[in-house]
Amino acid sequence: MKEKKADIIAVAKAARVSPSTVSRSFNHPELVKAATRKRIDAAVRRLGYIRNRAAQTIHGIRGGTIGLIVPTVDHAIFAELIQSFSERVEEQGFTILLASHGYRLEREYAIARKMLEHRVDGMALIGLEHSEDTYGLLQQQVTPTVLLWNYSDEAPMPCVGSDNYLAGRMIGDHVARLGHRSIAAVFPPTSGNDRALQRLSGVEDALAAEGLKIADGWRLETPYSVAAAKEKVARLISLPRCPTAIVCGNDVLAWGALHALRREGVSVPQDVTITGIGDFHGSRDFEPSLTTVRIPARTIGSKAAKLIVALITKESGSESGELVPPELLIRSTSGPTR
Amino acid sequence: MKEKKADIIAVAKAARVSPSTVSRSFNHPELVKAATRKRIDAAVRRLGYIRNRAAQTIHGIRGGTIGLIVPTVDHAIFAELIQSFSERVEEQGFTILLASHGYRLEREYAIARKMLEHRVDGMALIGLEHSEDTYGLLQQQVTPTVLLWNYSDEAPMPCVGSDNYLAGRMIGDHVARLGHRSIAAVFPPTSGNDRALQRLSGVEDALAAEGLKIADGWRLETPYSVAAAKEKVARLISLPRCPTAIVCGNDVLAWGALHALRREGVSVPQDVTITGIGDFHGSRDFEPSLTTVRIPARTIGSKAAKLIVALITKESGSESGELVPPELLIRSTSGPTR
DNA sequence: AATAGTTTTGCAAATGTTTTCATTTTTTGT
DNA sequence: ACAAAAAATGAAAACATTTGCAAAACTATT
Repeated sequence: MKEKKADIIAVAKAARVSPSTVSRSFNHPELVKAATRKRIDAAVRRLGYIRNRAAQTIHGIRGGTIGLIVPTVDHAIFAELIQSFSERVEEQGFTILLASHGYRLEREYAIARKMLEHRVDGMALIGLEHSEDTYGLLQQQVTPTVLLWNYSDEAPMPCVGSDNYLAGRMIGDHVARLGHRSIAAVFPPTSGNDRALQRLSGVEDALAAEGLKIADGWRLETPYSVAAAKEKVARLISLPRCPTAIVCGNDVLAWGALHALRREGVSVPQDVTITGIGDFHGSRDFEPSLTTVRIPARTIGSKAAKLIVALITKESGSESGELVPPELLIRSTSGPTR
Repeated sequence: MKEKKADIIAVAKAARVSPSTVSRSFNHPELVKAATRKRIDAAVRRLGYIRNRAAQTIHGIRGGTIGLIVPTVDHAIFAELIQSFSERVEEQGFTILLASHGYRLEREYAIARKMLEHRVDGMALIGLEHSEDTYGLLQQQVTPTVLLWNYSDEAPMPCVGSDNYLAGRMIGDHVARLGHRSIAAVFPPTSGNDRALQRLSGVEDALAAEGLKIADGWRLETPYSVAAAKEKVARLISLPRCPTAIVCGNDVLAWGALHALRREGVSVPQDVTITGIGDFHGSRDFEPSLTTVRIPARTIGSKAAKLIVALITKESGSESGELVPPELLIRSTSGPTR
């Protein structure tokens, strides 16, 4: 029972060969005779031996892990991204080392460092906004890195993502063209969150182009939660003067807004137009279905996975990242002003 | 530029001490003179040295990683669980090695093996249903393991979770007591998913206790998606004979059902009662707010985190897991039959 | 049956750290 | 200023593997 985990030497003894041969039988099976290999496999099974990756990694062999740092797992949208990224990366034999920093960029640095200590083969971060230290660290170490979710030509590292500014712009345009003049916005705090900031700027610029702006007091700030958005929007529309369109920073916020309006008996889109950004699972099937801008999370995840693996295995080509364009989806929550 | 990553020896040279001292300065700082430590730190910074955990792990030192295997990340409910688990575990200095098996139990075995190769300090799996091989593997290795999400006294390993059978039972009771006799159910496939199976059994048993059962053809099977549930439910209620209550296997499915009814102009709960299980983010704020059974994901995540860390660090006590009870939440989507 | 060629195996060094034990340096008490 | 005790450091062995090189064991060719 207590016979301290089997190592390669134990296996070698059991199979009556040298440790070198056992090692080879794992890493270069074609170099060892079939009969010997069979003997070794039997010994492995008998002893319940499991290779020690740590001991390999020491020899500069890839450990097969990729570090992924996200702000939080608990958002529809990151969940989707993480899932597709990890699926693709697993297909190629890698495993993900995951950590979340809760929108605190200093935590991100600490986590990145720790992952580097584990000698991950590659790293993936969300967004383009990171501390100087983090960038410095990643650049100094040789570890291949990709930036997910946001794309920019000027990014200091390969990135694959969408254009959040453009997404904001699209939705802003759409709302302005519909003839709305009294427009409110519900967005999360923008510090340490370049995605949100860019979306908001996009919206503002689009409105400005039509001579419009979001009135003071109509710029609501809430965390990413249905409850918070519902609450704020409910309060907003119970006021005497009230907007004809509410632009939300993402779909979750829009769902909250929709529920608020429903409760207050305001009809959408007849009385008020609501828009989201993201096109999360469920937005299409919401009743009424949500007008939003699609940021293709799954596509981003799998392209990023492909890229990081290519970077790690030093395949040439496609090393520069990729822009996955956002797409305006006009559905049933937006309409012209009466 | 190309000067091959600094190792502990390089640091030692730069700081004019022996490697032993450098190592000590990291692991037992109190044993080295403050001045020396300062010199070492400077050298570390200058060389951009990052410790190699793999080389430590070889000495039987904990690597600080915990393997977490989930069916998928991309579900409201697992996302919540993963987030709280990883938060708690990170607080204690551990990092998560995450992988998903997509409800394929053989994949799970392969992943578990790989994580063991990485010499994770502990493992966490979802649910109690795993292949013989997986159980065998985990039992044979010494690696501490916890089972998340489901609780059972007879589980072969410590588990922290809720009682999914009871959850089903609660919701079944509730619906039956309301006087419903024509009851439909929307559940995901139950193979390889003990949570779903138990919920369904709970519902069926509760109904049976009142002499009720789910009619043939009213047992809808769909994947976990709003779209799929909406589709199926829409078709169901357009039939001439139609149920007065629809019990859903989880909240996402219930949302789909709710949207379907809304589209078809059926009022909830006057015409049809809808129930979920899970109490995901957003269910309380849905309009109308969803009657469901709360499975406290965050609580489970953080209790499990505490447990696995205790197991790893061999703290005694609380080694047996914990049952986190489900809670019936009667909100606005359920009501008596007319 | 002997030689050359090929395939298979083992030896020993290397990998980047930690740790035990011994040695050197510093501090303390007189 | 000196011995004894305490603190700080270093040398070398250990950890679980991989790998370059050489030796051994087979095959094929004559």
